[in-house]
Amino acid sequence: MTHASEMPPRPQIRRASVKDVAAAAKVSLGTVSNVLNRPDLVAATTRERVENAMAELGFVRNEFARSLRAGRSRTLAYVMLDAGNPFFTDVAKGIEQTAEIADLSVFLCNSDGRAERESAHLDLLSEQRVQGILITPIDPSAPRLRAVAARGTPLVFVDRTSRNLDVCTVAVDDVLGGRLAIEHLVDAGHRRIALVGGPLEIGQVRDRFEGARQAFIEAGLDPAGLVSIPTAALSVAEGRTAGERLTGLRAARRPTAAFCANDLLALGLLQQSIAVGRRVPDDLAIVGYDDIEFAAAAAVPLTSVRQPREELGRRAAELVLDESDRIDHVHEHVVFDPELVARASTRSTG
Amino acid sequence: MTHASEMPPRPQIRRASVKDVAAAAKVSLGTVSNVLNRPDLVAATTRERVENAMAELGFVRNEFARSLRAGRSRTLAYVMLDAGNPFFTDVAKGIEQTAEIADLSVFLCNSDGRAERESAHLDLLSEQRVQGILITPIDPSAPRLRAVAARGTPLVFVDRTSRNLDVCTVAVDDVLGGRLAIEHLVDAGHRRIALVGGPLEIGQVRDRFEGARQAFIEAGLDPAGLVSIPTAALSVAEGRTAGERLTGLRAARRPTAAFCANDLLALGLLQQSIAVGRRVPDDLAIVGYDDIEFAAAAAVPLTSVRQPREELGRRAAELVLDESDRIDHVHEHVVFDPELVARASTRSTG
DNA sequence: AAAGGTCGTTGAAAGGTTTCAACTAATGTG
DNA sequence: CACATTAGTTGAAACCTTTCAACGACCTTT
Repeated sequence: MTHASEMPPRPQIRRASVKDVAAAAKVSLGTVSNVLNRPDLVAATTRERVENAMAELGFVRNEFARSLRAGRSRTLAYVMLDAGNPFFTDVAKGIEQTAEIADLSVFLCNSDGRAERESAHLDLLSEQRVQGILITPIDPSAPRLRAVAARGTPLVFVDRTSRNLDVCTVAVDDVLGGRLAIEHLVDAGHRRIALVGGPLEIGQVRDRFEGARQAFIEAGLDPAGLVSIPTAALSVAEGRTAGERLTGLRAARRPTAAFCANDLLALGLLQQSIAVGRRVPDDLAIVGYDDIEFAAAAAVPLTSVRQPREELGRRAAELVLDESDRIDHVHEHVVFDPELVARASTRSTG
Repeated sequence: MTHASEMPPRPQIRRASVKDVAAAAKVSLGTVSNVLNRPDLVAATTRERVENAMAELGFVRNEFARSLRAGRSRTLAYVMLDAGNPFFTDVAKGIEQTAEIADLSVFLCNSDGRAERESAHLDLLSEQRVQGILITPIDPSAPRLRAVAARGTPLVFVDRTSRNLDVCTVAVDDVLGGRLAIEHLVDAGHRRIALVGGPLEIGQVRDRFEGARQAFIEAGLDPAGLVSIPTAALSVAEGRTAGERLTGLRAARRPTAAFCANDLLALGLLQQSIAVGRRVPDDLAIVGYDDIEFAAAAAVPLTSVRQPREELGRRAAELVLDESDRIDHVHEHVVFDPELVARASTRSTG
């Protein structure tokens, strides 16, 4: 199963420094530094001599010394809530776009929903003197987060808001998203709609369902028509479980449509529905949330509420840069509008 | 859409250093350092005084100075091929597990399939003096990669092998994976099987199809029964396109089963098949590859060849640590065995 | 020929941490 | 009481880069 090669062990050589390069090229330290940072100040022949020496010695600039001198690093960090959820990787993509323009690199961290991991990452990132931290926090009100901001690292909350005015936030209007979903279903004639999602401690879930309720009432319908199907998590497996609960309801009380708090739930519900022979959307219309790539690719393409994921990341990165660069930075709370993408899972005919 | 708070701008204070802490606690630099690194050497009362001073000043250890002194950092890096593919995020999870035990942090980078981004990341990581780089390279034979290894940074290839003996590699036996898929389909009675995937420049695709061919021939069948359906990429969209090509074939020549080079293709093919009313698996059995989470959650749960994704990451991280720690490190080429997971997409009855 | 510019190069200082040999004070031993 | 030991603490050096005032050499101008 494994096969060892016959290569000799890697020798533990000390890496060449500017000093070594200077000696080899017979110039001063300052000149080597100039070749690296302001090549136009250096005479062509000298520059060439230095560059040859660098190539010869395999010189690699030491970013620690550089950043130590500069007092800050050239990196941003994004602490993701769940690296396995396509939503967050798309947000990360947006962050990387902005960072690339500003010539910064992005340190991606995964808290994986565990508070102690989040905390460990924050400690480390503070010590690394990153230029700014973007985070989708587990709990936006945790004092831990305020502490980071207070100790001087620019911080931006992504996809979670907070009463806490000490930080910038970038989010999407979840109440509006819920309204869009329900208006769409009500327009299609649905009068009994399941709200699938949980736990309600999650701000997003609460807001989306709140919007749903508002829209339902404003349409002049009795809120009793909304059936809550709580779930323990926002996962595919929980979506299937929710489907089984729906199946268990008497036909007369069974909702004709479901609004799921995210696409993973919706995909699970869809799968379970097809498995028991329910037709989608004729027997059950389904609306998801996030519009991840797999939503469009589902067996029945999923209607979903799209969030501007990459834009969210881009804007968040811009804010963190503003905070780190401008002395007169003022915290902002950006809210984007979501958008409904109608697909087959709510249309009786393609 | 945005709302500015009335907070005063963040004052640009210089962060406290050990020197400031030493002054505040009326001890020497060395003592402060001892409190941080060897607290048992310090008298309890002194330690307390120093710790209070640190809390008071909001002292945060400067990782640059620390790493500069130490000559290396306390981080690993994983350069992912595609952060949007669940396969790679699972590998990353495995890497993080090992890193956590070794008390290192992991720098996740996304090359996104673009060579210039991969190259930029490698430059930066070398400059950061990361303790080791794990990478799923775009092209394992690129000289760029040998250069990194030659300049002294431990390097491990993940999920790609290479004749290049200068680096450790961790991979899964793709030929065996292909054999498993085809043996499963042949056992179920299939005699005309489509091989869906491409481009063939990708080593994995070639190996998987090579294994498929071997197994087919060893079963005593005519290789003409294998129908190649090349694709331009390993994506859901390409899977749908492949499905359309299948639909175009005359019934007599149409394969009764398809082996897809990865799950994204399989999901696309599945979706298209259902859309045109083909029953899966009765009219078309489908086998995917990777066994990503969405495979089990598909409308018809997908039979797939599972790779030990997290294990892959864990083993790779162990190898890179060995290379960075042990002077007598010897490069290894680890190959894992894949495993077939049979689900409804190849079983005529649940 | 002196004065003023330009161009290229230099050397020292700074940045924050860790390490380590050397030191002091206090305690124990004979 | 002198000496050895131990426990705590100290201060300087080292890690590598960047910056910047200063310098030398050469050229142009008056």
